[in-house]
Amino acid sequence: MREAGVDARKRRILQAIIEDYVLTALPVGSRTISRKYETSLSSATIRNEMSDLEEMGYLAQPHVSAGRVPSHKAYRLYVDGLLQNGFAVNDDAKGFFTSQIRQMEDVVTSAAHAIAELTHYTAVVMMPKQLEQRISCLQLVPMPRGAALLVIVTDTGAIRDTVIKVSDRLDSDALFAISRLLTERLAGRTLQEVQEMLGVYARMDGPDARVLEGIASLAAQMEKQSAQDTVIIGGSHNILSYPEYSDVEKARAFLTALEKKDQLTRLLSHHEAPFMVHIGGESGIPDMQDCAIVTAGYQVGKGHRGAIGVIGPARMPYLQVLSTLGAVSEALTELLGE
Amino acid sequence: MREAGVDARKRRILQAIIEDYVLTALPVGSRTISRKYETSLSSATIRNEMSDLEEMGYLAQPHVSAGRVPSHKAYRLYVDGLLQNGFAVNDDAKGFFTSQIRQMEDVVTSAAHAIAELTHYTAVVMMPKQLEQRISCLQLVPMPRGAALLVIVTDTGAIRDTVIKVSDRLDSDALFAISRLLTERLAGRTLQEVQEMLGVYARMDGPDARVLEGIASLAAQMEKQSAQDTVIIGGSHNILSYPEYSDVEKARAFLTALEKKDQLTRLLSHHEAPFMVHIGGESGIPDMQDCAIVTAGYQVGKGHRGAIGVIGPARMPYLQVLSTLGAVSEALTELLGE
DNA sequence: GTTAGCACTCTCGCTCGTTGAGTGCTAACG
DNA sequence: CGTTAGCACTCAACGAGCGAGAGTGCTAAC
Repeated sequence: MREAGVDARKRRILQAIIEDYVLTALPVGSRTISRKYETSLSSATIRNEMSDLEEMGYLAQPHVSAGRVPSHKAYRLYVDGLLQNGFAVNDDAKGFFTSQIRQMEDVVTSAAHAIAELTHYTAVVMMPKQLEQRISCLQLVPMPRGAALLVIVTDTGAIRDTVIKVSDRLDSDALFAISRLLTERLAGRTLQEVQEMLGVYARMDGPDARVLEGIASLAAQMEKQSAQDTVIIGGSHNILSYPEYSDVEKARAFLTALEKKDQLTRLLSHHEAPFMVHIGGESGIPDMQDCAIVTAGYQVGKGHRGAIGVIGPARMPYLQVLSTLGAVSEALTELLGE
Repeated sequence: MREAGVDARKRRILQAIIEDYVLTALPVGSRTISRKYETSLSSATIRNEMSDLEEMGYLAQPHVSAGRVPSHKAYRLYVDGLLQNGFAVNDDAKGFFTSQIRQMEDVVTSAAHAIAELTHYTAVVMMPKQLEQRISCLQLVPMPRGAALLVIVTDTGAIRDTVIKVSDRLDSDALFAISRLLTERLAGRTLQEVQEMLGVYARMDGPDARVLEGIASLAAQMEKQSAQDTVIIGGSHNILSYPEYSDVEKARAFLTALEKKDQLTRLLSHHEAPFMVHIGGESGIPDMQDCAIVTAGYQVGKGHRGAIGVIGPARMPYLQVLSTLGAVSEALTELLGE
């Protein structure tokens, strides 16, 4: 056994192979490298190097007389290099949000669509959970026919509303008075506290029982929805463009796995570094064994963190994807920062 | 040339062929019919009848020694029969909504998902346009950090909100006073009128300019969104389950055509009869030449009409689909009726 | 260490029988 | 006259066999 190091030349060759394969999706041969990338070396030399790289586990041959295909280990090396050396974010991508932003949900969905559009991959965006939201304001807005719209706003700026029935004797002034009273009593409490308090009030069974009930159910809903991370998916059928998924069965398995968002949630919610790349089995999602999942974190307010990402075949232009994600993540951090 | 009528026996045979083909997606031969459906007739007799039916354009042969496949004309005949004879709605489907309904949008999306789930096809639901909505109430809800949530409610029960910045000197009482004033001035006006009126106010450039601006933009947005029919799509990748779309290219074309919702909108917005079935080219959508689109209308309030539907290969269990759509349409009419 | 040359391997695409399903036609039957 | 049995015929699907081409590993020379 000879030396086990990956010297600079091997690295260059490996990179060339990866980049060619990302472009063509075809096994790449020694001649291709010798002519297109390392013109100073002959194909025979490349062959020797490739043979070494194969032995080290960076390359694989679909069959003996085909070219080489980069292994997941190769992508890993390549990506680690990118992450270390850094890369420029793609500023074009930053202006891609057309806004029309209503609230967090809207930002997040439009981010998912933007990423999918920009990268032509499947995009995932995690909306971070917001523990311990405190009520900031409660308001009843009159609606036609004895109904009212109950709006709850929390200190983090989350808004949720629901339509409830109220006595039709209550005009807008009365509703405002109630709103005021409720806000006074409930402002500053966490969603959980509110639910507990209302459990007590509810027994009184006054004329406002329906209102209180509405608040309780809305608070419960908000808490449930905010206690768990939510993942939004965009461009799910972009995957069909790639030869890796020309097999319909595989495509279907992929799309079905996407539906079950819990696995993705698990992956995205433990997001630490600014960028992460899960190649192949590293993601732990069985139906995405051949996929790479590239993710970037973003900051929302103080302390809360979310993540955005892209899912596609392991053969992926990592540099480009990373720089796009970087840009969107920055835009998102800015947008949600305040 | 012999007689051109489709007698009862031909009809029965045709129906058998359709039903078998819907099940198997395989060309059906004379022997199959003779053994599984018309046991009193020999395969030779069936062959003669099939030959007639082919001449009349109801059947086609993929190649000379394959069985027969029903033509679009055959489906048309079959469906017309179903529509004339009537069918029972599938009551199981009616209870499928788990509610959690916030407002119209929610009803409509959950309907789309329910239909997709129930039929295993791609579901489309049209939210009808609502011309001439009149403002019923305007309300500013205080939010942290000098922001406010502006909520507009119309007489049809549509709700829209947006976050705007306001002077942070305005407390909840002040906001209520403004809300009251605005409601007084604007209630009963159409969205269009409101926009016109605000054009005048805006020139005054008072401290509330931002509020008025917010109202105007929200009204514009509501009007834009309600003036055109909106189509929601659910279960778009169900199509991948069908052998007709085992070709990825076809699947991709289909999904891309789905994205361009305008063609579907055109189809759904001219919905007259309670049920309609567009087979093959009848839909006028090029990328859905081999599809059938089954739609059902529903009633929302007085006069407004929407439509729900299912898109899949022309080979479709029409009876089942129609009865499911019937049920959902009824449920929807009930839910949105009041 | 690099390179030219060469034998070798294996996929891909092609052709060519073979098989089997299903038809159309004809002649016989009730 | 409608129905049926029988039979020849057609054609897709499948698999085997073959040649071409791409790409390799190895060896020997530079």
